[in-house]
Amino acid sequence: MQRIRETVCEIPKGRVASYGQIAEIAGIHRGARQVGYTLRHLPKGHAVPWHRVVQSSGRIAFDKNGPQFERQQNRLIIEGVTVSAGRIDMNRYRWQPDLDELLWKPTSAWDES
DNA sequence: CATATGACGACAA
DNA sequence: ATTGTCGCCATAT
Repeated sequence: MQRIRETVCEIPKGRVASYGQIAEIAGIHRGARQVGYTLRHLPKGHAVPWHRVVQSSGRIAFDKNGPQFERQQNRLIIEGVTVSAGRIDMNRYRWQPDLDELLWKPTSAWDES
C-alpha cells in the first residue's frame, strides 16, 4: 500500500519503528502483517528505508542465519543503531513522530531567538 | 465466495 | 528466554 511506504520513508535515520507502529500511523489498525507484505513487495528501484522497520520486540524479522538478516543489521549499525545479538533497544531507538515534531520544530525556532 | 499466506503482535506455558 | 496459539488483514489462488 502506498500509504505504508510513505510512512516508512518518514522514519528518520538512526531511529526504527515496528511493523505495527507503521501500520497504525498509516491508518491500518492491527495491520502489522500488511506492512510486512508491502515491504516484501517493494518495486525494483525503490528508495525505502525498509531496514528501519523491526518487530515490536526489537528483533529483526529475518532468520538470524539468512543473508537478509545481516544486511538489515549492517544498515542499521551504519546509521548508528546499536544492534546486539540481533536485538535493538526499542526504548532508545523507537521513532516517535509526535515527539520529533514537538522537539525538532521548536528547536529551529529557538535558534532564531 | 472459501482458503491459504506471511519481513506481525500479544500472551500463556 | 523459547515456543506455541490465536487474532489480524490485505493479497493471492
